Amino acid sequence: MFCLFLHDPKEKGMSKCEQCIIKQFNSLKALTNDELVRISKCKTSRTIRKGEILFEEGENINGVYCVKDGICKLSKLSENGKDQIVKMVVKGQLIGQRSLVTEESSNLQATALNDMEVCFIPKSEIMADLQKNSSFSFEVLKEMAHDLKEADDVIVNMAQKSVRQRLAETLVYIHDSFGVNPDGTLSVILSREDFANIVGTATESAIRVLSQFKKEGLISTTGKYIKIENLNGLGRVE
Amino acid sequence: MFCLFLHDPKEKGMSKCEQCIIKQFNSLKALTNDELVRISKCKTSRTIRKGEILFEEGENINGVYCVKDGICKLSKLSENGKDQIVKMVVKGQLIGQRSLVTEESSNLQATALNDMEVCFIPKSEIMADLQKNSSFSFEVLKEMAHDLKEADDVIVNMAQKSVRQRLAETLVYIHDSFGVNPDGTLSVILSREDFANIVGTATESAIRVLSQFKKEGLISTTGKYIKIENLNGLGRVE
DNA sequence: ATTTTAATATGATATATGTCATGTTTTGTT
DNA sequence: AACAAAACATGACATATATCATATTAAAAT
Repeated sequence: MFCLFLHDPKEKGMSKCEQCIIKQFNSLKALTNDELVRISKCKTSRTIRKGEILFEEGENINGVYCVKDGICKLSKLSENGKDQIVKMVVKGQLIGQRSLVTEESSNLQATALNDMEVCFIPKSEIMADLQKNSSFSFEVLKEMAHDLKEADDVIVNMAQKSVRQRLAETLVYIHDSFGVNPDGTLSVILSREDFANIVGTATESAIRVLSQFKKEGLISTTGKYIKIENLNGLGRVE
Repeated sequence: MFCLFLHDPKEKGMSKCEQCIIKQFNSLKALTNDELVRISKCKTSRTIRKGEILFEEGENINGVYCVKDGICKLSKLSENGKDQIVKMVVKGQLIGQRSLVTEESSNLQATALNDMEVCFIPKSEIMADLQKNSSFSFEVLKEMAHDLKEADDVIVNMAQKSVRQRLAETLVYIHDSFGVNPDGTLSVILSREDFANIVGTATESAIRVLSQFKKEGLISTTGKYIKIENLNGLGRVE
């Protein structure tokens, strides 16, 4: 497929995919060098500020995003007006594979939780690889299978556990999956509203439960910075 | 890969994959005739009685099941001892693709909701096709992408909607996806406990809400048979 | 620096849902 | 047919969580 995008080598972040370290963390690693060179010529880089929307629910994203830096949330608007956060995506991960495969518009909205650097690979360019390069499509398949398992787990938690348990598990999940800053605080910074939208509860409830955790010595907080003081304790929350 | 399974042509249900109509409804339709002939020689047929377990959570299923007849539920045991139903699988669908891809044991349990006829295709036989035949793997990818979208929707519903709404939507979903008997009753017969385990509520609550729906004229019931009397009304339940 | 706005916090109360108890009906078994 | 065992149904009550109100604090804007 012929590349329609002009690329200015001076454009910020216009580095080469084949030399990019980020791809090691996602299914793009399964592409051949030739494929990467071709994609590199076509991709565009983009900076998204904290709070900005990468794409909206129902939008045709027409490609995949590779997150070079930063974190974003994938959420879906419920009929009651609340945004349910379904997944968080960090540096190294891809966004938009599902829509690529199904040829549908996105079922989720992506919003930056802090400043992000992303590369956009147009569908026209990567679709052929997905259909020809079977080790690439197998990698995508593996990631999707992993996401599906995680989604199943979330369903069970939503259905069977209390807000307190879900929030405790969310904190542990963020700790284990996204790590901590040098001072021990969680590296992913979320508002109380975000926590509520992950757990599926009212913002006031999320605030209350976090205050309880603080009183119980399970966590400590300094503004939005949260430090887990008792990881095992959080895991045992009933 | 050499087939280790003996096959007795007299064995019940030992029909040929390449002639089987069922495959049209799932990703096996993307296999070539040669591939189907090879798989057919290796597959085994099995009858599962209502209530029997096809495989358990944590079990290595080592292959995929193709549902020739009947319906089963895929569920996951929560720590509180309740079984959360994550998905229902009917005639024509495959079970076990996810575990095939990830090489993990199953994260779900499969239990027959009525008598079933299934074919089992061993992993050793189909794995190579998944890696070589890209149109097959693309079909599996599409199914997985679809499941993932549905799972996202379930998460949002679980998090943001009332038991009443979730149960109403479940009834509509079963109606639309699995159809009705000649007399208009839902073709999928579930116990009140199953409904509770789909919706993620107590069995008593599911019973109560169904009774309410009945009083409100949204449904009518004769034992386990449920007939939707007002489909639009169910959709408008608050 | 000051003002405005948004985020966090907490109390009071309403409501949905869970739990326990108990009775009835249906289904399966001898 | 008689019995046992599930499944279904419904009441009474407990509890978790939502909602509304109102401070307080932190962040952004001028």
